[in-house]
Amino acid sequence: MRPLFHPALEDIKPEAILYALSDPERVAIYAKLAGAAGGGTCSALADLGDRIIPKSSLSNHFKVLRESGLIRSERQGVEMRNQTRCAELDERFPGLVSAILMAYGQLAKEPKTG
Amino acid sequence: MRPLFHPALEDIKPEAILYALSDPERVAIYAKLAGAAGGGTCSALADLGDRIIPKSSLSNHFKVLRESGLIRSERQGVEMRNQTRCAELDERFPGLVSAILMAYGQLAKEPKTG
DNA sequence: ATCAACAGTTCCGAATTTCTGAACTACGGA
DNA sequence: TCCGTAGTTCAGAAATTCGGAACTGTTGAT
Repeated sequence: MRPLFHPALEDIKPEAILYALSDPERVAIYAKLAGAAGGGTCSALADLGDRIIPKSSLSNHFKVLRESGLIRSERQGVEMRNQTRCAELDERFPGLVSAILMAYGQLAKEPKTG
Repeated sequence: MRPLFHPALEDIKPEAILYALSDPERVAIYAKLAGAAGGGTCSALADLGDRIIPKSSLSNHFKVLRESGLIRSERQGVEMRNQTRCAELDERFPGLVSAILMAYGQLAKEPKTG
């Protein structure tokens, strides 16, 4: 297995962040991760309520999040601990990630249309 | 020609905004538009300095920006006036667009790597 | 040491999306 | 009406995404 790539803080690009968070499934994963204390594993985040994300898709979502700089993943025994890099990121792009999460959060507050 | 579609404010989705602004060419277009006073035309924004965006690609970029809710386009004689919907948008998703533009602006301030 | 179970990754083909040259539509002026 | 300009639509090649199946790496049991 290839070692996992994490960009250095200064190499993180806004387009990668926006792209990663332009997928609601990835946002759902990221938001759960941001809420979870100890760092979530892949399989713990696969269930979206209305659908269970296939393993390979899930792995790809984590890769996109990781390589965009949004999360850090490290192997811990048989599983993978994933945690957000939000403190770092907020230093580099102040307010960006939180504004995005707020925007998605906004949707949840509104009455469903459709 | 089909009439141009503009989503109502309440139908604007964060994923569409993020997706639209995850492309540096579109961000460059949007940023110029945000800076321009009277609303820019397509052809006035085609030149990116290092590359001239082909007409059809440009038209598609404007379509993505328009249908995500970022801009409003209206025909004025032979050309198209495009203007940002930033005031409206900021009401719906406070701070989102400005945080994104700030993040991209951040890059410009840093010494180029590569 | 060998085996089984499990977490996650990689591979690869199908489906979808993006890109852009060429053809087309719409408007205004002569 | 015919021409020029601004932008849209079409179509097919190229690139990307999705997800099942096979694989890798780790732990624990025998």
